[in-house]
Amino acid sequence: MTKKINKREKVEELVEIFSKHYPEPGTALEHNSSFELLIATILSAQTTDVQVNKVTKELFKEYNTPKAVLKLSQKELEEKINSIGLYRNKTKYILKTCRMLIDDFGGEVPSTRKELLKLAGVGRKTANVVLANAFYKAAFPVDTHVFRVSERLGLSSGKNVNQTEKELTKLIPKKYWIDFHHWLIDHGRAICKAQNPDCENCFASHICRYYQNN
DNA sequence: AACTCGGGGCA
DNA sequence: TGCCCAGAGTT
Repeated sequence: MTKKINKREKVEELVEIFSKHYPEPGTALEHNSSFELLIATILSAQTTDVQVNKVTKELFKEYNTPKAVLKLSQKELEEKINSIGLYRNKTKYILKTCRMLIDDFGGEVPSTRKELLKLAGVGRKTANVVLANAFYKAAFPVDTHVFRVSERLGLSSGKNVNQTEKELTKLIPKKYWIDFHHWLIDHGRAICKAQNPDCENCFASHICRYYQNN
């Protein structure tokens, strides 16, 4: 069975469905400050939030400011985070970013997209995570899962990532941003996979554009 | 536009 | 055991 509803109604229904099936997103990056969120998000590239939390739980006990992190050599920092992938690049980015925070931003995490993008290891997605979660600004983070799942569901046009960011930022009510982001990612991993999506076991297929067209 | 980093997840 | 990836930088 399929229903004809507009996008906003679809969002409301998805909130109902997702909150029931993914009651505890549980995959959020644990942090106690905008700085910790920034570092955790840089670490999260091509990795799960669960893996990142394992590493940052210990790291942030002592090293939760740019100044503190800069006490570590790259090798020392590598030893603390080398249980996740891409750690050589990530340690390099983090140390450079900490240096920039002190030299160029008064030791604080900047709150504009333009400034955040200057930091090492901070791209479109990381910048939006910080803007939305630390500064409550209009910026819906879009990664590969969010891009694919929202396009399939019919929430976004799927033209490109920049367009999808704009569309979801406008479409999804702000109070749902954090949860919705994680729901789309979890759903993209478990059900709405890039290859061979498991539509038979999908609880949103009745309002899914992709399912209706296939 | 293609290549690289990398341990973990999953078939 | 091999394939892919919850991004970003470099060439």
